[in-house]
Amino acid sequence: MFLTEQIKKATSAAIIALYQKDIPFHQIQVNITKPEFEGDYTVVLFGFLKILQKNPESLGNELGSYLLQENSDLFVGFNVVKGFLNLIVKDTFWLDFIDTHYSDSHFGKTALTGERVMVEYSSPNTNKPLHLGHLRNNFLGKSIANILSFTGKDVIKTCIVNDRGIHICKSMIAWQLFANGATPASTNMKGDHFVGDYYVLYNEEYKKQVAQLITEGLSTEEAEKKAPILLAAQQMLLAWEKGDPEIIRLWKQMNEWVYEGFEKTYQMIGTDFHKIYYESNTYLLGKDLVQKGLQKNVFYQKEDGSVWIDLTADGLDEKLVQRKDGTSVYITQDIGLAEQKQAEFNAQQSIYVVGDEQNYHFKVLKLICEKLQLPSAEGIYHLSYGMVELPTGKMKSREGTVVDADDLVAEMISIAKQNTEELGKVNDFTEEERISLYETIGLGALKFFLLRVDPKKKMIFNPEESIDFHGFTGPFIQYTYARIKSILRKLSFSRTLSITNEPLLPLEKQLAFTLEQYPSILEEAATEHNPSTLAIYIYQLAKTFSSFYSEHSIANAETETKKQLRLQLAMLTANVIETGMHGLGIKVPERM
RNA sequence: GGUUCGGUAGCUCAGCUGGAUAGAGCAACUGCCUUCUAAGCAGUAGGUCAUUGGUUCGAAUCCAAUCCGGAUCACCA
Repeated sequence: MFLTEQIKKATSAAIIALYQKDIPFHQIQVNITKPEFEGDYTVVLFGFLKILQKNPESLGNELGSYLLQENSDLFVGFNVVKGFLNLIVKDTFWLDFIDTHYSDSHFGKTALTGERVMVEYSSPNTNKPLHLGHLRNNFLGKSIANILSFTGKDVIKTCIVNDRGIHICKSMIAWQLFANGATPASTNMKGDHFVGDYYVLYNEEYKKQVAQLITEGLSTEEAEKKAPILLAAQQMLLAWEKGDPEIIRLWKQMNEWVYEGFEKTYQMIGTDFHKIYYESNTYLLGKDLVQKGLQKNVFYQKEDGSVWIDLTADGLDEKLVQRKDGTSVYITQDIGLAEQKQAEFNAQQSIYVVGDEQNYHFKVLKLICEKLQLPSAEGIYHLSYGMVELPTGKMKSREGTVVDADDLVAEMISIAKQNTEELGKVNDFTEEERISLYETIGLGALKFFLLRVDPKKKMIFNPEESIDFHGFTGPFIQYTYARIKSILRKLSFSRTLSITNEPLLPLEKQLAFTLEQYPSILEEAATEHNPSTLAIYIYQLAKTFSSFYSEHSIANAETETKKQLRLQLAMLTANVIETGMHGLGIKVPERM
């Protein structure tokens, strides 16, 4: 049990014993004591004053005395300031805590609960390469999957590849028109970039044709509908749906190119899945559910044959679920896929890592699943994240104003290389070790940069200012880890002395205090689906260790016992940094 | 227009289930490498928590209104 929970429990018991009143657990507020006061944790008393008919001063003193008496193993003292009861935790509590966990590589993690969770993330389109926004998605998805597995969930990572539709046909038609048979191999390009270039070409040509049509007298609206290249792309989509062998062949070929490119990127950034779904296989799903919905009167049919659901009573709109030609739309496909995934994996929770532009979509998705009484409905959770924007505004693939994922990753690694070389601390590394280190640091900086921000908030990335390697960053934490590992390499450790009677210095205590919070932070990050909670915590821990490190020597500690205590603190800190960073999908180096 | 998310230091962000004098990092300025890695540590400076009103012992946090910005309300996905 976490310390704050213990304190709440003890407080609740004390109030029952002293005043015969049962205060609900969640109403007991326990905060970290502000540094300007003496104490570790603070019970806020204001809330109880009326119920208990006490003034803050006497309540605080009575409660404090009782807690001290009944929990003599936990508290060593207290003081009351206004309505705040500041409790001082015994050094032996912290020492016991360190002694129990210092070599426990599973510290903070929960044993398997038997609960299964699906995380769907990444989910790219196959007509263009990945950009910075996709990186945020990939890092968030991977991280939340890791964090959930730390808290005992059986996590299944999935991905739905958006491999069909008009946008793919746009790249295809442009390739037919302009490529002269060029391939990624013939142009020495990464496949996803190769295909993405034709998507851009399509849009350039489309714009030209629209402009031409307008000079010929068409209205903008008409011109945008009648541009020949658009008509050709639409023809192609129809041909694709009919299974035209020539078109299918081209489609497969271009997708192959893209997958080869994605594979490289995924490998580099550490994205992986248990199961990949392809929309070309799933886009017909959900049709039977439309029938089911009609039978249940959840849906209704209009005269033209299209099928709708009326969500106005739920504060939303009417929503189409099947076109008049009988084909299913996005939402219907998603419902069908949700059912298929449910049948396949039977998970209690299904998390969709998708941008906040689709908040409405997922609200509707969950609502429809509920109305259809599908078993998947309850577990649907949309992990919604904000867009990554440039100082100039939104990124747009079509207009080429995107920060390309591969370019950015390469740049980060190159900066890591430059910084590392300037410092010259790893000159004895082999070439292979160096490359691996640069990747660890460069990706660490990038991932931490994207994960330290609350997912639901949009964030701004300025390409003019490179991502920092100092301060509240991944490399700082990695560096702290490397310093600890360096100490542990030099100093042999054997647990020969008992540390449990050693008085703690303020920074030692602060470190133990921070470490003790790790399990509850993991749990919070998991339940809130928020990796930034973990990122902020690891940074605080690393910062606390750095202060401790510069203030107190481990090798030249005042006594042997002190040395051992500090070694144990260092070991536990390294362990928490390592697993915590792993929770963010970030590696830590032994040296840097 | 409806719905929804946001507005905190020059910049990027914490803090938001109400609690003590609102915190970090970057940028600026001062110190600290003969001692476990200075990608570090210690310090200075920087705030009308968008605005107004309300709720109360207490509001950055809750409520209402207003202003500003984003997203969304497709027979696209």
